[in-house]
This record gives sequence, structure tokens and C-alpha cells, in this order.
Amino acid sequence: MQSESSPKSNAYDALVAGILTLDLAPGTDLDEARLCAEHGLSRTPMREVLRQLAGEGYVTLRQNRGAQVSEMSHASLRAFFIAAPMIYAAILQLAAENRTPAQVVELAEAQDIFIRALRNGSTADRALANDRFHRITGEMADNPFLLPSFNRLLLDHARISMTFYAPRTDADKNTIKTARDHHEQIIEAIDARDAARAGELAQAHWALSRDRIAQFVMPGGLDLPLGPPPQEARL
Amino acid sequence: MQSESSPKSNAYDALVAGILTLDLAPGTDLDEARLCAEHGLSRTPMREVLRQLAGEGYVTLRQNRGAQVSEMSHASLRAFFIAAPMIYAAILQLAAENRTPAQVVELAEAQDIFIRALRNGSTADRALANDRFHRITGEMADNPFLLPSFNRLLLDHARISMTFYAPRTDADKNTIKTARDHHEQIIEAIDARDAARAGELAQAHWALSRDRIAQFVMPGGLDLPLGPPPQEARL
DNA sequence: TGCATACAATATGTATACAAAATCTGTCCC
DNA sequence: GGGACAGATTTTGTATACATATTGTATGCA
Repeated sequence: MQSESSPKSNAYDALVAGILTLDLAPGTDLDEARLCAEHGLSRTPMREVLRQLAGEGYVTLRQNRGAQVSEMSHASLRAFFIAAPMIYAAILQLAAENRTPAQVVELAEAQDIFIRALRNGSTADRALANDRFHRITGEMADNPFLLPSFNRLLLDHARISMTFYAPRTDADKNTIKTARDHHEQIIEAIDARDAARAGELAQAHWALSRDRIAQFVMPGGLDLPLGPPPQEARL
Repeated sequence: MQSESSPKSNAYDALVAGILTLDLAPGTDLDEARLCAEHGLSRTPMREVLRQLAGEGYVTLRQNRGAQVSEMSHASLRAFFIAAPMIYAAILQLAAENRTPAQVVELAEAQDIFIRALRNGSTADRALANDRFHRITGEMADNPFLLPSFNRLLLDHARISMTFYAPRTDADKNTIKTARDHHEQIIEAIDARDAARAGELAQAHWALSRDRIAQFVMPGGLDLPLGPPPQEARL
């Protein structure tokens, strides 16, 4: 979307931010009329925004049934961790080869903001700052054929990362610290045009996320008696 | 887009086919009013179609300046052959692992149509039949994170392939024959759930395209005297 | 009481009318 | 004759009204 500030781009930005931060939960139904009222535009441009978001994977459009925030199923989580390491390694290698000096500066600034968000930002601030960092590496790679999948991955990466940017355990805090260090090393490798090193770092960075999620999906267990079975599915 | 037949989906399909077959050349300006008249719908739904096509990479939207068929530059050709082998190898490996029996039948049928197109079809028929074959492998892979890039690749692959599905030399004819054989072997590997073999075939299949394009971009030379220098650049 | 059908209410899809932006064209001045 | 500005024309963006499809609800029948 255009970078200037129009009601349309504001609505777009707000929806993207809401979806990335889980403020708009996966599966949420998006009512055209409500969104129009909130952002002060009519249905025609709002529908175009929703259609663009659909093309980018943020929302799903169903015939005569409106838009809903795209789901994050168990199956898609598997597909995610199959695709992510490969794509990200490719992106970082290309980024190391093709980056401009200005982009390296931009990436370093994004890392500064990320670190500040880790110190005094909200969970959403952290996830968004991390997202921004990775999107810059995507721009550096400068490959229009890889970007569509990369951006689709970043969408779910941001949503997944919301679980561990609200650290509860020491393990969570360690994960965040390691991620921060990875970013520093990624900047170094890209600045040095070291494609091989960048590729390795991509693998390591994703392994970190994957392990964290594995622990989240399969927690250690609490050693307590079973609760009563659920009465019925909600909704 | 929905598979049923509505004015909207007809317009979508027509535009996609036109773009894939170079009938609508890269850079062509698309006039909303003209398209509306041709396909019998008003501007609102047509604009939504164009916006969807933009999301899928078929067209480019410029602020207040309408849509144009997306370009195929020299730079993007390089990016194309960097991304294609990796993505396609991943797609075919996953296809071998995840395909359903029904999909294998579908793929075999697509290959039949492809072979028929090679015998008595037009250049466009061949390129579209080849495109259909590969899109089915994409569906088989069943990975929503890889599909965006894969589909983006297939768009330009179809357009590039238009140059060698109108065979002029024996080399062109050999390329087509080899591509056909590759397809047969791909079906076998996928049917046998042989992911490793499928991955190898993907590499071989792209190497074929790449060599063909390399020869097209850098032809053998004619051993003739130089013509007069061009007076000015066209456009 | 349970289910099916008809009707009402709501939401989506499309067409048209209007506003704003860009492009084209003709004229005036240098 | 060439370039710049102003008005006219064309094209894009947005709002609103209308048509169509879906969903919820109530009523009647088994």
C-alpha cells in the first residue's frame, strides 16, 4: 500500500497491525460496515483493502460470507516450519549479496528499536519490531519471486511470536536474548556480504523459534489429576 | 477465484489466460472501461478483479494511473532462475509426500492434455497445458507458505515458455521432448512417493528451461557484418 | 416436541452517480 | 518556432442506492 496517510492506508495499516499482534484473533469475522464506520470510509474502498489483505494472506474471503482473519491451524504450523528455514536461508543469503549500504543502516536502526521494545515495550511492540527487522532483510534480498512466500511466513511468524514475547519462564527470556544476539550476527554477516554465514544464521534463528513453539505446543506437563471433560465445543 | 461461471470469474480467467500467453504483453495498459464493456460488468467488480490480479502478481497498480500487465525485466529473469529451482524442488518433494491418489490421476490427465497440445495445439495451448501440470503439483504439495512464490514463478514461467513452445530449431524440439519426458518421470516419482527423486527431477527440469533461455538471450551469433547503429531508443 | 418451510432481517455483490486527479490540447508569450 | 500555462477532457477514486444471497426466527404440521 502507498506510504502516505489516507483513510484507506490507515485502515490497511490498522488491520495489518491488529492481525499481526493477534489483537484481531485468527478466525475473527470482519464486518464491512463496522470497519467502514471505524475508519471513516465507504464500503467500496474498504472492500478493496480487504481484497488486498486477502491476496497477502492476512484474511480469507468467502463467497457472499464476508472476510475473516486467516486461521492458524495445527496443520499450517507444520507447513510453516517446513517452509520457513529454506525461504529464510535463501532470503538472508541474497540479502548479504544484494544489500545496499543504506539498507544496512536501516536494519541496524530496526534492531535498535527492537532492543528498546524488549526493554520497555509491550508484547505487541516486540513482535512488530521483530517483524520489521525481518521485512527489511526481505527488501534487501530484492527477489520478487521469493518475497510473496517470505511475507506470508512473516505474517504467521509475528502471530506465533506473540506467545514468547510475553515471557513467563526463564526459558522464554533466554530465547528472546538469543534471538536478539542472532539479529546482531545477522547484521554483521549481511554487512560483510558473507552469504554462507547469513544462511547458517537463518537456520539457527528458525531452529530457535521451532523449539520454543514445540515446547509451547507440547509443554512439560503438570503432574496433576485430570480435569472434567469439556461439555461442548465453544462456538 | 471461485470455479463457477460468473461474469466476474470469466473476466478473471480471461485476463489470466491473456497474460500467461503474452496475448496481453508485459507493460500493456489495462483500461477499466474497456474491460468492463468487454466482459459485461461494471467498474466496481472489475476493479476488485484487478486488485486480486495485482495481489497475485499478474498486474501492477499505480496510484491514480490504472493497471498494467506486470513487466518481465532482465533483472527479474535473473531473480527468477535463482528462486525457481529451490522452490520447485521443495514443491515436488512435498508433492511426493502429500499427494492424494485422486491428484495423481488429475496430474496424469493434465499430462495427456499437454501431450495433445504438443501434437496439435497452438503455442498458447502448450504453455497453458504445461502451466496446468505444474499448478497441480503445487496443489499436491499442500503448503500455503510456499504456494504464493510458486504461483508467482509459474506466471513468469508460462510467459517465458511461450518463446520455446513455438519451436523453430531442432534444439527447441528436443527441449520440448525432454520436458515431456521429465513430466512422465515426475508423475512416476510422485506416484511412488519418492521425494528424493522428485527433487532431482525438479532441478533437471529447471536446468532445461534455464539453458533454453540462456540460448535465447545469448544466441549463437550469425557471423554477418554489423548493421547501422539505431537512431534512438523506441519508447 | 421436533422438524421443515416461509418470511423477515441482515450482509454481501453490483451498478451508477459524483468528486478528484491526471492527461491532453490549444493558446499565448518569449 | 519552442516552451509554459490554463482550460477541457479523460480517467481514476469514492459514496450511495439497489439487487441478490444468506441467516435467523417464527409458525405450522407431523
